[in-house]
Amino acid sequence: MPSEAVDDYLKAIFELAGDQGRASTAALAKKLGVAPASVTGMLQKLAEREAAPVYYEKHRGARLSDEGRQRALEVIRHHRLIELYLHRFLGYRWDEVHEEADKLEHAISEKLEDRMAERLGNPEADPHGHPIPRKDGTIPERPERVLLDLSVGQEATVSRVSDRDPEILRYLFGLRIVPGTELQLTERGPFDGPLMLEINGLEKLAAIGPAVASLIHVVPAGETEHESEEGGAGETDRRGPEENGR
Amino acid sequence: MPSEAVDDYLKAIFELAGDQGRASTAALAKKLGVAPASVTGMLQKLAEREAAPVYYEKHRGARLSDEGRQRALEVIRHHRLIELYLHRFLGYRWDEVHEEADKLEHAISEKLEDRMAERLGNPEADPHGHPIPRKDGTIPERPERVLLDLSVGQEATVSRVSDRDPEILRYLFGLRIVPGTELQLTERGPFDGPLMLEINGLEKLAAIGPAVASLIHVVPAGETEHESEEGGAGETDRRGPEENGR
DNA sequence: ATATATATTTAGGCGTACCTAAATTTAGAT
DNA sequence: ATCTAAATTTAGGTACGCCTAAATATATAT
Repeated sequence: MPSEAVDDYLKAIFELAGDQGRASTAALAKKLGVAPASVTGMLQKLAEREAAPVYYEKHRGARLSDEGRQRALEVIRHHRLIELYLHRFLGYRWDEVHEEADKLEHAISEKLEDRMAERLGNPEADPHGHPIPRKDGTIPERPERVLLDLSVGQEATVSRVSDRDPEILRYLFGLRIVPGTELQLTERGPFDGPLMLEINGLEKLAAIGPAVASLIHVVPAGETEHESEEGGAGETDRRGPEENGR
Repeated sequence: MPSEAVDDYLKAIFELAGDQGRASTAALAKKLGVAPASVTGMLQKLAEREAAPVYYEKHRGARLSDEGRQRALEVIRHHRLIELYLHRFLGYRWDEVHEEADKLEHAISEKLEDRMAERLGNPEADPHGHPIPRKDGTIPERPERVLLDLSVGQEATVSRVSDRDPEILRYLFGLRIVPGTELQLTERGPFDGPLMLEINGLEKLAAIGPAVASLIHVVPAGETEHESEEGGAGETDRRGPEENGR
């Protein structure tokens, strides 16, 4: 079993580069809050292990091996299940769950993972809409795109928002922009100007900047899911943080 | 914040010696599964810290300081709340909770501790009947004694059982000996012989050896609690593992 | 093509927490 | 009082994961 530090590296590589690309030393150092030299040292060690979780080439960053990808997905599954569990059953707001999950993701057993998933109805997304990897390593996919790329007039449903900054989460909750929210892009300011949005019909009208709009993912109206397995889930993860957002 | 290893030492000292007595190097080594030399080294370091959690004298073992006792109680509170939570809300059997709680006790925040306690109704005991230290550092007390010390004919209510060995827990559950069980000692075999018990009226008749009888604590009939604060709890922790024992 | 800035690696260290083996202290028995 | 067995401590290591400072490689701009 990899140490917590190793798990953190694998997760970071996955989040920076997916299962294909390379993550640079500098990006990893920043994300993990350690010195670049420490990252180099860790990557070198990891690449020399028995069943190496990463491929590593000097000056060209690291890429996950099959083993590494599998482990990263397991840790991410833990993280997101915990986030949703805290939100649904323990009254955590959606801007509070990340920190707690970061500690717990390393401590829970397979058994607890399974029990939580069961209680949650085998959900497909965490409170921010991020997909929860399945036990088999596949990831629920949705035909989503960045809100910023929507055309004027288009309607869409919010599928996920970035969870890195609690401030932004509180801001978005105030605007009622959460997974499941329906919105329409009514106008787009020139020169990277603000986006005007109609939220949940006419419940709310909002103008958001392009920086924020690039952190929100949506599924345009009309486009349906392709590859999803239903399983009593769907409802569960779609409910969003209405009660626990604040 | 002490490291996990340090927390484990403090907890072990408390469990071996309470908040008064000394825990010997050997006993700690055995309990923690490390070499005696490692214990010596750790105790020396801990005793030299700023706000030292232990007092330590060569060859005479370690005793908790106020700081150490406080921390030990917090970790034990975490542990027992987690045990009860897993049992009550996630379907864990009472012989499964200890292992999982040992990992989680280091990872949960104050906030999560509070939320779990709230959901559990501020319970006073874990699934095995062990008292859960309160946030103020006091411990719910009951006029309990070891089953082995009961006199023939006496009736009593099981208040707690040792949780160290899952085997024993499964055995006791089979006999319906759980916190809350009412029993009467009907006969005691000579020469440290077996104890004959009537369990929950006439539900069950059992003979148990003295070794096991020394691991069971009971509150004799008629004796009431002195110092306990009620708080919607009481019910919660008294329910015992009826459904989740097996 | 070369200078410069940026990214990365190497080298040398540090603290924690564990280990084994050898030395020492303590406590019990004669 | 002394011997002996058990408990404990000291000494010397290991592995991990982090650090800083210095050296080196890569990428960018002129």
